[in-house]
Amino acid sequence: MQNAQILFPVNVPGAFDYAVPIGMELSVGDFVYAPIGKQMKLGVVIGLGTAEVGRELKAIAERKATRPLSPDMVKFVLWTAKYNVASPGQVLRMVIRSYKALDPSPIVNHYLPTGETLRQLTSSRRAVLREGGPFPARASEIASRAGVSAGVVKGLVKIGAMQELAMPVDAPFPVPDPEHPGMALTQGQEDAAKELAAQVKMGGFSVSLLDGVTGSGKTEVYFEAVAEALRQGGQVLVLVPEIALTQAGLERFAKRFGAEPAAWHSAIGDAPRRRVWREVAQGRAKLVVGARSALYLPFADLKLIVVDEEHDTSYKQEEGVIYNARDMSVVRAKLSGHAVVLASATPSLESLHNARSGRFAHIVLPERPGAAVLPEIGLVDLKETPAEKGDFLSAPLIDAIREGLSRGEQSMLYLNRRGYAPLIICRSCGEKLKSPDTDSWLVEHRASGRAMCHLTGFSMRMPTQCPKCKADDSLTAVGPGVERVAEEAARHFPEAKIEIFSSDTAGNPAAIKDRMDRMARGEIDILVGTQMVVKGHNFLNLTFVGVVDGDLALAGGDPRAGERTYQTLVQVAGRAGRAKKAGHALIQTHQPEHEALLALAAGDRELFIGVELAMREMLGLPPFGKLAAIIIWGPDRAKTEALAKKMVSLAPRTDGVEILGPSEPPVGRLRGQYRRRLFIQAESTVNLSRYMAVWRQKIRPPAKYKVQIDIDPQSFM
DNA sequence: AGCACGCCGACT
DNA sequence: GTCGGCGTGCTC
Repeated sequence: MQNAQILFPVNVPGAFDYAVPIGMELSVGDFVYAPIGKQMKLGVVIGLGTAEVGRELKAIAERKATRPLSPDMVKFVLWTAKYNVASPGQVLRMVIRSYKALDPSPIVNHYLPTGETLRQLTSSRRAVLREGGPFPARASEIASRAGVSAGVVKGLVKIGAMQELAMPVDAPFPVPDPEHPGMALTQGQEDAAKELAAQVKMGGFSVSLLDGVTGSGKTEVYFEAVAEALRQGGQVLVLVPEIALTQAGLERFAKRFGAEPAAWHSAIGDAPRRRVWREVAQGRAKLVVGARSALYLPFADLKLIVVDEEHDTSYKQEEGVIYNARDMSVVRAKLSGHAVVLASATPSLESLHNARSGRFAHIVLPERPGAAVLPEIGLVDLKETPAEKGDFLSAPLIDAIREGLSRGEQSMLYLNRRGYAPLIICRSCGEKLKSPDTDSWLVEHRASGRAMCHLTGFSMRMPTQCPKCKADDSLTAVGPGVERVAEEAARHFPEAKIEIFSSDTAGNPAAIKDRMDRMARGEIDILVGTQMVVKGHNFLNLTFVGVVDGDLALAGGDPRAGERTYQTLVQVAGRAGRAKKAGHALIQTHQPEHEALLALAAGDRELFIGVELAMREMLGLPPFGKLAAIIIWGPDRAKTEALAKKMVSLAPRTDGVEILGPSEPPVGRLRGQYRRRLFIQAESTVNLSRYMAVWRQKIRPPAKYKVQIDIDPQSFM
């Protein structure tokens, strides 16, 4: 009697055993329907066997006639679950985002002009014939293009001017052409491109770290690896940070490969989602550009994954199944035996360490083609040259902007804080305005006249009196946000065109592009922005970047703070004078002696990496040791604390594992829940996932209390 | 993820 | 006195 292990895309601890009916042929990866409880559910075969289970099993009802998941994909799902201490069903849920996508694309009528020349047509009919084609389209689509009703299209079929074709709703994606001429490469880029392409050509698992400063042509170089994989008839996945998934980004691919790639992100609509999923599963979508979740698409024949901006924190999924798409990409490539390219101007320390130790091939692109060099970076010691009282821009920053303006050049002020002021305080009673169910401060947004919580999205009209002591006009803005910095800049430079760029003001992708275009055309003199400005724009006339608060990311207990600061500042500084002139950057700081800032000012990346790696090694932090976190959530402060302490007391005793905490995270309350956090630091020889799984099983949190495990935590907020 | 079982407020 | 609210538990 044959049985099968079926994994359902639901949050249960593991797979269930079923009997395989006589005559049913099954393989690992097959989709099947099987009875579970009172319902019939779709699942995936993850194992087959003949061993007696010792109890009566229900039988599989039906094998679904659809392309099975590849056995590699099944392994990848299970591996993801095990490593991240999640249930495999929950991971499968990420793969099967839509059940309908498993069925073939529905067939509907499409319409195309026959080319028949007819006289005496109404204007509506002429419009339809003009707008129809060159490809067959749905009647409604042609009708809306022509500004008429769909009936007109069908009417034209009757008189033979249009033909009706039964076609799948999902149009196939255009096939990218690897031989489509791309941009000319410099010798250095050519060499790097050849090396990457050779890795792909050779086949088998490999990881390459493509390391090149802003403007070194990284994208063009990895395009050659993409081309090689396409030449072999395989599929390619390019992961990009969520924010980089713009029309402009997709157009770069279109330019190189003559066809726009299939795009994937979490907010994609239902119909396009099904289309991409189906075409990917059938192996017909050859080139997919997507955000992190695209890694869980069921590729039929994946040959290459590129992780662009591999250091970007948005690769970490922080909800549901907590995983890091960059790390999981390497796992997926290993399981399927293909190449991965990790690309970045500021690679993560983990990747640099892997490159240094020879686990990754390290391909360093020569600096920018042509004469341009990285901008000069200086530090402004705020202890010596503070800003005017109540202001945030010191004299050196203001002077630099003035100089730029006098030469007709652009400046950028960088501050990673949205809104007007990060804190609203009452001058008469000292009350700090907080979000109702959080400990986080409300941020004043003067442009919209509101007080907002950036964590929960809570927002209210900016009060005119203190909610506690009822004093009128006593609420004061404390600290700078981009709006306030822009206001200050406007005071200094009343004639300058100043714009704010943050997620509040950005708007939709089109509005973002518009603003970036205006910046590129020189229509903005001073751009004040949060980290949103940091992503890959080329501003020819930008020659100065002022970092308003270089200390921002240095504070707090985040062991990655130094790295983050360095990455951000390098990228921000890289905006300055990217093409023609060597621009300059100034960083305001209270800690000019901080190693990260000194290395930055010296323009010495190797020094920075060396210092930082040495510090990590000394502290046993990644990449030299392992790190995990446990977040305990609950509605009652004391009980949450008690549960956290109980977790600590239940921790399995093992050598090489140290438990830190419980501590209160920076935001102790979130969404009305109290939170406590533990950090688990382990030596590299410890199987930390298994340790965490064993530990997790020892406790059953009471109702409404949650224990969340985060392997390799990135966020310390 | 569903679906059922189970213990507390507004209805014929 | 019931109908039903959704909170918790189980599914091979």
